[in-house]
Amino acid sequence: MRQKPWPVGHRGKQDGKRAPGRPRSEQARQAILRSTLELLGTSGFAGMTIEAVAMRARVGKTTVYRWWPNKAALVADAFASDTIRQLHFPDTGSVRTDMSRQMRQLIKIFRSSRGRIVSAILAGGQNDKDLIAAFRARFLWPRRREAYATLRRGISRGELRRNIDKDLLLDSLYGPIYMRFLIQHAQLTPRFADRLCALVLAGARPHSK
Amino acid sequence: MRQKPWPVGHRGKQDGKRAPGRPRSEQARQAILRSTLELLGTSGFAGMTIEAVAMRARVGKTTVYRWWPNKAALVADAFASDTIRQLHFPDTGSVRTDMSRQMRQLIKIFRSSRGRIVSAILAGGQNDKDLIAAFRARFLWPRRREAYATLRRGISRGELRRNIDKDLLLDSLYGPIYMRFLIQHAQLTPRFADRLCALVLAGARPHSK
DNA sequence: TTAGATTCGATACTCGGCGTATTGGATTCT
DNA sequence: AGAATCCAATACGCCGAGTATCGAATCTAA
Repeated sequence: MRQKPWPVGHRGKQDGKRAPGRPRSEQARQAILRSTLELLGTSGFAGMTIEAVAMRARVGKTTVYRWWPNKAALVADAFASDTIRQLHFPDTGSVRTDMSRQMRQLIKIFRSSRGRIVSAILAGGQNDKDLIAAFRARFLWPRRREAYATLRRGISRGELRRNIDKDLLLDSLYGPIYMRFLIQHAQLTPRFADRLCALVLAGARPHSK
Repeated sequence: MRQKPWPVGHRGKQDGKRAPGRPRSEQARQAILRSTLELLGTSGFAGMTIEAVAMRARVGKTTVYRWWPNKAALVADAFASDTIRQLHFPDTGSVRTDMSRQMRQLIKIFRSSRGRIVSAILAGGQNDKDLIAAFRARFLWPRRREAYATLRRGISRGELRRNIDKDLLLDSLYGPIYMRFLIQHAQLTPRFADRLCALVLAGARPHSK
């Protein structure tokens, strides 16, 4: 997000020219991002320290601060670099099945070590607008765009009302998952995804006068 | 939560006896809790400092640490002492109206300065089990118990299925509010409460074969 | 080969907040 | 009076954020 611009001259490989000077170490960059994710998973946003990241990446603390202005920017970039490749929406011919399966995948991630990273970002984001904005841009919106398509298919098949508010519907499906994830007042299980899906989609059918 | 035990001898007013020594200053205690809430509202959990709390309460830093072992315990106690007196459930004869009105009240609080306190606690709670447990015990469960009664009335009136899972239903109603509150990806308006209520409760009616 | 530009890791530094220790004085008991 | 406990003030050690500086390494251009 707030990462410093790539140094002048390092214009990527499509341009043969390069500026003078020692080039940025790609190895160091990747090691820093990897260490950030690891420490974020074990210590959370508040517990993670830049010094520990540098130590684990076998890199000078200076090198971290040369490229990222502060902890939040580093975390946002690390999270973005880890773009979770799973979490795609299937197309089974049934909205209920499509959504339910994807929600099960999300719950699985929330319950894994990656969940710790997400909770660290959401927590840190309450005190850092850039961080929560990075979460939305890199995680929420890309998946939501896919979800819109899934819902549109459901509408065209007559499984959902034509005039349904897609954002309202998606918040109703995912909000409860985020709530249980963050407040931890009840179990977050695959079965919960199914029952949640059944309840909410029942209210979104056509002719449900 | 993890507050130190009240000093031996300060047994409350039901017992006339008191231990020797200067009694704890009730005025200082209240000033500390009040300052904590104020600073929490303006600076968040991470930005709030104990020194600032002591300064604003015109109290020595030592006095804070004498009674609360750390920042999280202080914040949890301050939040508990502020038990929000509004947020009761009406009884209008319609589940939809009862829930919608209460959800509007919650949204109003989330959008006020108190919302900042709640988000600070939920954020800090991701790194502190005691803090999130305090939130559940002092805020979530008391209101949820009232909500159960509201739902039971709806069941007996035939507005809801007899076998409805109350926790699932309540999470479906409140989860989206918490999600929008924390992720801030969409407006959190009273109108949202109404439409959310309509969608979810439609899926909870009887005979919705 | 040399000069200039830039990155690297290492180290030392300042700053601020957390939490502890100490001290002198105030308050309330026996 | 004397003991016990609280109070505010102050000083302190510790740790991590972020800055400054250094010599060595790596690249381009001439």
